[in-house]
Amino acid sequence: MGIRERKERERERRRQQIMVAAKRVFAEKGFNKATMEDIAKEAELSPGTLYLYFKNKDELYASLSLRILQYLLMRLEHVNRTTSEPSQNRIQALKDAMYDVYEFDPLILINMFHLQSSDALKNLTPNLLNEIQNLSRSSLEAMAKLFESGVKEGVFIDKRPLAIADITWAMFSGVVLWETSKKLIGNNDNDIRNTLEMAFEILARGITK
Amino acid sequence: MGIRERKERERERRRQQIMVAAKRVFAEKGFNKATMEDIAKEAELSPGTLYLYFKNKDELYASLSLRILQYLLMRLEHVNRTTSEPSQNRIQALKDAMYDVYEFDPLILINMFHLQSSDALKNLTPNLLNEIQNLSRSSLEAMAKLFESGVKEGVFIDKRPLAIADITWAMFSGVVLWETSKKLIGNNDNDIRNTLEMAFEILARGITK
Amino acid sequence: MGIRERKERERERRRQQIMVAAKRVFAEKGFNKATMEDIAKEAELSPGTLYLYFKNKDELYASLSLRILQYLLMRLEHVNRTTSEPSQNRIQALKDAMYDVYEFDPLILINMFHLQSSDALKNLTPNLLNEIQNLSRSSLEAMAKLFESGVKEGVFIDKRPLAIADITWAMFSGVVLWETSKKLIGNNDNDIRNTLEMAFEILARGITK
Amino acid sequence: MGIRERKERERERRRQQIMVAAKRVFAEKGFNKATMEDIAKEAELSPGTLYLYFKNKDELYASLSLRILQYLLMRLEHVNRTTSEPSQNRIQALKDAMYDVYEFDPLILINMFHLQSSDALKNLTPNLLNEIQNLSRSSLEAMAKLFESGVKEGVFIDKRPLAIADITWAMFSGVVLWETSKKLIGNNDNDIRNTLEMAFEILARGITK
DNA sequence: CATGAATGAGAGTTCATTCAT
DNA sequence: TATGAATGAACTCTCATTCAT
Repeated sequence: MGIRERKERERERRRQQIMVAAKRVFAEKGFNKATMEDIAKEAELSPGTLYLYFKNKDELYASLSLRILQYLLMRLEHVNRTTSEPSQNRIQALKDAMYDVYEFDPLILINMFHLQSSDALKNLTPNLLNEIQNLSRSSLEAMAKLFESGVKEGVFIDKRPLAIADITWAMFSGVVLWETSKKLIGNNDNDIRNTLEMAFEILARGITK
Repeated sequence: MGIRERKERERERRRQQIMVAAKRVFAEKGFNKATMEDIAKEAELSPGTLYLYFKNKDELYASLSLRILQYLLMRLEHVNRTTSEPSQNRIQALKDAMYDVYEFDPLILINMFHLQSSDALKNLTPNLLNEIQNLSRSSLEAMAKLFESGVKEGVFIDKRPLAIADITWAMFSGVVLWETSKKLIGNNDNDIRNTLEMAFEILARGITK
Repeated sequence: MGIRERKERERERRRQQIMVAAKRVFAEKGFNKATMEDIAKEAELSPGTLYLYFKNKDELYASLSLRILQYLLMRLEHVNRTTSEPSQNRIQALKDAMYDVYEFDPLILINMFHLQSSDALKNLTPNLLNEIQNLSRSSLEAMAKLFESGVKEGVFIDKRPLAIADITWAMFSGVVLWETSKKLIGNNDNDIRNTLEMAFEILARGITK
Repeated sequence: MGIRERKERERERRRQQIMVAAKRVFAEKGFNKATMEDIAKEAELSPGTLYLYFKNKDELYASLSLRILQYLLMRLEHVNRTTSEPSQNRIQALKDAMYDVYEFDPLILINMFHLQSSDALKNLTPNLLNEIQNLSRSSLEAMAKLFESGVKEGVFIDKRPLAIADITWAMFSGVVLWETSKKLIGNNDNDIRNTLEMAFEILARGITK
């Protein structure tokens, strides 16, 4: 009934509230130095409450990734549905999608890249880990689909679309991390937008026959 | 006198001994879960001794990066000295160099990518931070140099060589991290060697007119 | 509401409970050898809990002084209010007050004398340091007030009352420390009560014309 | 033979060198925060060497007191030998002696007052503890002797000279500690010289019939 | 569902002391 | 005698997590 749904909705809203707070705190202090109490304060809740919505700190951390992965997948599927040939257009659309994902929440995106191959990954609920894996795979597949027709038609080089997707994703994450790193260190003369633009230009040329 | 040099050498050896142990422990447990006592045990030393050679845990962690950055720079300069035109050859040599760096010590390399844009970066001795920055910059410049003549001669697309270097470096780190991540998660059907090969192929095509 | 007041009261009670435990442990082992864990055990709490009520060990230590300084000030003000001329009576009353302070808690009193001119003083919250300074000053001033009329009337020697107060306080702390020291060393034939009595007798004679 | 004496002299010189360094470091950092390595550096020796001359940190600390106690005793005996009646003169001479002791080395003197009734006292070699006790007792007795004739002749009040000595010593230490404390806290408007002068004036009046 | 005081294991780090050279 | 690298026990303090209210 409606009452249950309302409860559900409220519960989800609370979760979001906590995740928003967590994101801010993680971004400001980094994962290790951020304490659950910090997050609780930021969310204007008590530490204990956090544990009603997230099993532990690692899960809270990982949950942040989930949201952006969902957004990524949605965005890629949208590109798949709406963008048609020629394949060059699709690469343009892909680039825009990736940049949208970056802009959707840079902090969370970087969090997610950090999560990959980190300690936290091992301590997750199998459930949560599965969700992340599935979303990742689906996203990669959606990306691969974008390259597929181009490969078939001989417009793109003759490689497995999924492999091209891997490289695209790697390049994207590499650019985001490296530019962020440069910003942190101080060489902030260059911005992500431009570098990403150029990276995709090279990618497009590189996979086009 | 010889006595002083010997001491110096022994001190350096100890440092290496600790770093080797640290690398193993960090790799096994991750930075946070690895304790100084773990590392001390692995190095067959007492916890206190570690602090005679490294100011604190962060510095020890960061020092690991230093070694591989030095190797990277050395390798790139070697390529610059020995590899001549045509420019395509240089990209091949660059690829080999990068893969060498990866193989030199995959764990440390990944550590280093993690260090970039992480908490630890802020707690370093200015001294150490400087060294890291300088090595990074020098490496990027060395890489840029490899592209320079190709750009001048019109073999490569008309972009700033340093920007191309940035993208190359981003792609490299992206591929290493993403493939490692896939391995961790379980989709270990693909290996880094191949992905890197393909990434460089695309890069080469992408920057060649 | 009452609920908040009750919380406040309970919090205060906890603080007291910790301070009582700390006093015992400090007295038994001395400041340095006493560990926070010792104190926690004595208070039947966990070490972490101590830090919910006191910022650190130094603050806990200093807080002990606060209580006795408050008692001292209260006692001196009471003397000021209730004891009238002749001035000799006031010295008697002062002596009784000081001895009361000593008996109120000898261990804490000695702690306090040790705190003065010790390392700990520099690490305190400005807040706490201020409170200590203010209480000290107020106490000295209250003491000075006791001598004031006597000086004005020419019964006492013509010195600044605050200077007389300083000497009185110095004499008091000197006697307490020195007698304690003798007790520790083993010459415990003499007791503080008698020495203090005699010291005040000499003081009274000394400042009376 | 002379050779042995020379060795002895050299050994003593080394001890002094260490004690001078220790005094400085203790004064600057306080007993707890001063490390043996600090002291070793100040003395331009290695930490290990310190242990060839002092059993441990506590003994080194306590040894500082020994020197000033020796000076005190010497100074008091000199007063006894050279200063004759009337008894008022003797008090003047005593005051000068005490102030000399203070000026001989304020830092060490304060160290010594702190040592009294502190943790360190319990961890000393019986030997060293004995020396300290003996010197203290002798000094008190020498002081008592100064009052003795005055008491006998009826110039001074009818109290045990040793008790008067106790009070004098207590007053002296109290003034030094309290004025130092005020200096540390910041109310350094008053200096020790004046306060001591006044304290002795009151004492003299107080014990004179 | 929410609280937040309490927990307590465990971390990083220090430093008095030792001992092979 | 002097060294100083190494020790390792012990410290203070933190913080993810729990649970009585």
